Amino acid sequence: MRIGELSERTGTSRRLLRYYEEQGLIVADRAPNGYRDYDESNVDRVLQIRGLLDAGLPTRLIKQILPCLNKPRAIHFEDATPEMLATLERERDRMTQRVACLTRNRDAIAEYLNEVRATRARQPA
DNA sequence: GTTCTGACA
DNA sequence: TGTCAGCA
Repeated sequence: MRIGELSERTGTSRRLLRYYEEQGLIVADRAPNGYRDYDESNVDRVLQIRGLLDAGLPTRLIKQILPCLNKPRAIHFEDATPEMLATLERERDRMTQRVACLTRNRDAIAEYLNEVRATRARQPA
């Protein structure tokens, strides 16, 4: 598929897809006319990338761990350098903090919503 | 009409 | 990231 279709199917702008490729996050074949040619696997891959990006991971790191997160893990044990493991541990902790923060905010909003509804139930407009 | 690269904000 | 230019 061409970039337009991948863009629609992943909800990612064409600009960003080209950027991801530039950063080595995804690979694309080239059609005779120079157009990028993507295969199905890229749909999932892009979605995976977006998820990690949303989680706050830098593209730099995503490039390193993407292959470890997908295919059979055991095969990538050699890639697990002490530095990378340390980096991943830091990222894991950051994610934990974000989860806690999101949970607090979600609960605060939920509580507000409940109070508003309860009040309206007692005092109908 | 769609995509490409490079560049600027 | 969006957008614009100038091509193919």
